[in-house]
Amino acid sequence: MPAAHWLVKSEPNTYSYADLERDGHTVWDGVRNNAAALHLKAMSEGDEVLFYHSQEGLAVVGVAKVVRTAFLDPSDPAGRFVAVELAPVRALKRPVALAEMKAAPALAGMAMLRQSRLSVSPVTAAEWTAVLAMAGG
DNA sequence: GCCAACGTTGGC
DNA sequence: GCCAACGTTGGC
Repeated sequence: MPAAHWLVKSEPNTYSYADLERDGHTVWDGVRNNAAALHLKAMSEGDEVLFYHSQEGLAVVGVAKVVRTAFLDPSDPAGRFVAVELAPVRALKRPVALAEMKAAPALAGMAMLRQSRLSVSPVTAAEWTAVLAMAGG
């Protein structure tokens, strides 16, 4: 199965891409939304993930990868939701701003644009290529 | 099982 | 700070 691609959001105040680079890897927990949880469960080891800064920055700033597939979220006492583990791959040469993404015809159907509150969303191969091209390769 | 009220996310 | 989107909760 070819690797799939995803996008995760994080408020840089809480956990930024620089934090991920500093830590080397992190447990991506705290997701409490069923749609987002389904996407977490669908992730495979080695899948690559766009790392987006919400609230502040409003841009995709880096690429991460899945290093551990879904397991019970240790921060969820009810045991209903899952977490994965992510590691940094590389910071983008140039962040890709939300405004640019909205303006790009290639990204018109992108899940994160269509449903802005979704914290974990799928990215198609074409969208992935387009975002990285906008980031300067 | 419906739906109004409420809470949260996230862009502006 | 405001508001739209949308998920969840709880009364009926």
